[in-house]
Amino acid sequence: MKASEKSPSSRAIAGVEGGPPFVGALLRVCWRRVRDRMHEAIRAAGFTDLQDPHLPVFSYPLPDGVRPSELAHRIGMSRQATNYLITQMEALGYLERRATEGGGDRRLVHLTERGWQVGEVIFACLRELQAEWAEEIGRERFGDFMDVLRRLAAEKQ
Amino acid sequence: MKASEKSPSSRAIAGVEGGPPFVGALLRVCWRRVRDRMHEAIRAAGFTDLQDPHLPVFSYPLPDGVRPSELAHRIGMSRQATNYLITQMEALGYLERRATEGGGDRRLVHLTERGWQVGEVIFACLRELQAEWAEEIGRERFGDFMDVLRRLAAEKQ
DNA sequence: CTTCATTGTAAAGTCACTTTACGTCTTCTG
DNA sequence: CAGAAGACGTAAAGTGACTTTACAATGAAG
Repeated sequence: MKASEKSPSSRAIAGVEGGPPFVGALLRVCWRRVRDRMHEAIRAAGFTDLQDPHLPVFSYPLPDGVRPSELAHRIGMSRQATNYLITQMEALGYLERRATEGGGDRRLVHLTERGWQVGEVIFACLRELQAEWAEEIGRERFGDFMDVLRRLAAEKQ
Repeated sequence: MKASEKSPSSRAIAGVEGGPPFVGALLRVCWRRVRDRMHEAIRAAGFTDLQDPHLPVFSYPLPDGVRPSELAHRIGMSRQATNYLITQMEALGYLERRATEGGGDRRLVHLTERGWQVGEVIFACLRELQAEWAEEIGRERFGDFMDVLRRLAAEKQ
């Protein structure tokens, strides 16, 4: 290595309150941990055909009797992309589109029995994870952590 | 709404400690907020050609003088996908591959001046956001929040 | 009824990423 | 030192989630 070689990060980044790792990275890592856990639970329960993009569909509240556009809005995707998802998950047997009696061709999305089962696996998994974390961090402290999280998530704009 | 209409979720999900929204959803929302903020800052600073997939490259510590495979490992992608990213960002002028004298064809990834500028914009943005949050939540409480986050992120396995 | 926005969905295009492949370099072993 | 084995860099083709474009059908407003 020649003398002209600089240290890997030759430019310092101005000190950040609390320093790295930053909130962003920490949030991302934690969220990943949760997601991996959910994946694992789903796979362990035998629903091996569910892929990553399908998961948001099982966000609370579960999509039973909602219009495709409503579902699209909930999971923050375009109607088209959502329709793509729905078609796929209908083929896999997790969802179905059923017409409402008076509704012309307006069809609502419903969970099948299989879909409900996945929902239950996911929520059981989350319940367990939260209990574990509460245990590890301390019930009260974890409760406060959740409160802060809720507040930061709710913040308007 | 007709009388035949059921409530959207006809099947109840067993109560979860603290109830919904769950940790996963909260973490995701908060993380998104951070990411959107970073995007905004980057765009405002005029780096409008940077897209979503490019951002992880600017994680701390900034990739200056690292091997492609090292970078791949850091951002959790395959060597090939990372190489795809590097090629793109090199074309955009944020990175460059430079040979080390003795290293044969082993070339290291370096930030260009433009790349360093983005890094600074991002870290300034994060510093500002953390300060805002600390202000809003309360310095001490936010500090504890960060501690919990760090612990949950660090948890082995 | 006519007009206009909204909705559902289909079809084609895009692009991030994977899989496959291969040549080069490093390191281990005899 | 030679040869084998593994890691590394990168290119090329394939995959699939999503976007864009398009359009027919519905419902609402005038």
